[in-house]
Amino acid sequence: MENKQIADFFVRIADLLEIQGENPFRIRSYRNAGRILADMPDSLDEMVRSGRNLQDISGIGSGISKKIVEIVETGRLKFLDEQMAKVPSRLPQLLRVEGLGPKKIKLFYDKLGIDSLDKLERAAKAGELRDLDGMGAKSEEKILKGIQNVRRGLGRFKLDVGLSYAQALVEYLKNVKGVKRLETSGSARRRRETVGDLDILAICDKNSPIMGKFTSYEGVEEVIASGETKSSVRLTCGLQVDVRVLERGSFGSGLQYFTGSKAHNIALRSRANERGLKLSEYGVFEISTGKKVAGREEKDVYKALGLPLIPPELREDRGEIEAAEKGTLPKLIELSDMRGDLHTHTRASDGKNTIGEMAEAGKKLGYEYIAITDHSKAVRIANGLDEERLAKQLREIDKVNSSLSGFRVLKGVEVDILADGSLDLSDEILKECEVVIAAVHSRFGMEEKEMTERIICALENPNVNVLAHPTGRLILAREPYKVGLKEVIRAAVDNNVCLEINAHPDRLDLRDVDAQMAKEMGAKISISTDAHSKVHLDLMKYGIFTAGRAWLEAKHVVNTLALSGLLKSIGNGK
DNA sequence: GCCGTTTTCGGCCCGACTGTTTTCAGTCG
Repeated sequence: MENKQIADFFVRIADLLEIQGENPFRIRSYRNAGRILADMPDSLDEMVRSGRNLQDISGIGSGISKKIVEIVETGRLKFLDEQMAKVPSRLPQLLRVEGLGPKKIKLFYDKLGIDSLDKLERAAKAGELRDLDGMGAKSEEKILKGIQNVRRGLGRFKLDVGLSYAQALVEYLKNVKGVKRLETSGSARRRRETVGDLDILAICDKNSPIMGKFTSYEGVEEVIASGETKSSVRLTCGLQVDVRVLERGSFGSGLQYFTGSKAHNIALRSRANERGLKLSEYGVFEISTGKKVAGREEKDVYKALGLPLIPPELREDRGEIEAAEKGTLPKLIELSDMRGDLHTHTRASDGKNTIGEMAEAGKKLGYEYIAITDHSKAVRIANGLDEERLAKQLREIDKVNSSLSGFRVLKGVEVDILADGSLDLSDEILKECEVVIAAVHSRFGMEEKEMTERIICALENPNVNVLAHPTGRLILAREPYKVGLKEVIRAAVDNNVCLEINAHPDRLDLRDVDAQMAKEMGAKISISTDAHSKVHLDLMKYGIFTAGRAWLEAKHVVNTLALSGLLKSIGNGK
């Protein structure tokens, strides 16, 4: 069973216990476990079967580890069944309605028998909710809006989408009178692959009209809250945006606080408490005296807790606090470390530009090289190249190179891994290439064992240098295919094949935690854009974001190397 | 339910905003 599915058992338990008004800390443990397990790169299924001690995972104790074993061995969990029997089956869905929590849901059910979204909507429309304790006409209205949003399926947005809205808003707010500083925080600042909302922080003069300007921004569909220090709106696209005004003296602690993650902050606050300190968005305070000891700059906040500044990308409570304490934080890779792009397309297959145009664009970015890697013939819809057309393409690359100085176009191809694990082009022509990228573009529905063998078979071909988008997922659109990633990584290491972090914001594949695992297993990583036009070469930054979240340094990534080092490292002629 | 170089028991992050309230509970991040 997939980790994600196992994690879901615990999220559901948390929801069910919450509605029953259980101990909130117990609920947090389950919710926490759900988060940790969903993010884990190692297969729990495998860990259980090989008898590994699950309690080694921080946040997993004896209770939950027993439950994981039960889930893996039987596919079910008695405890979850018991909880489900106590709560009407559709009640947890109501938690998705904004502004509706467990207490209200329980109240509605106890008093009015409401156990579904439809019944809730009917009751709200009929004005039956307003007579209940703590309810009124306004709460009914809010609930109706919340129901609408659930039905519209609003959820998370891809990082590039979130960042573009954030940038537009910052540009707009920058020009408001009295605004001194603006900063985007939250998951966008941590560069998560998706963002649920935007948190924009501001410093401004006392009587700046920032909040009024913000809530009247043209893209605002609905004002959810508007106060002096916090306002919250929903844009027409469905994205929620919060703006918070902070005092100059607590901007650092505010930035720290609103950047999160929640789990990182909780861990940090516990650490503060251990040291007789209290951490909030207003600063770090001595508990005994109430004296403020930090808050102006983010690095001061960490310093007050005995830590160096932790990069936002790492703030997920995945060991970064311990690493900071020991002084072993990585020096994260930066965009300026990149010397080239190893995965690009031209008009020969489904790209928009010529070899020369791609080269020129790459050179402009300060690169030393790019590899042209068009599709192979199996990808008919992309006009993939057969041996003959590829041979012609390689000669054209030679021609382009002869007209360039200080820059090199590498001869490459993105060759399809066929269903049986063989490659779509002959070894003879692959030998002519300097960068052979292998990729799966078909038969995504295979069983895991079959898919794993298929990919490993391709990695064993001595001509293959890179495995492109190793899991095939499209963020928010397509689940990854089933594959034994650990075995694939091991085969990549054994055969000196690089694993790609595909930088396209639709893919980001390998994802952060998997890339981190690959690094730890000793795999080489490449970061490339899969550009289908010259403007796509700019997407490299998203790959760098993901690499940062994977704790990667420049030395782990092959295309930070100069040309000769690169060719040697990827084992050309291995 | 998890966790522990002060603890195997007794803690567990902290504050803003809303809508309903004359002092606060619920929800959110």
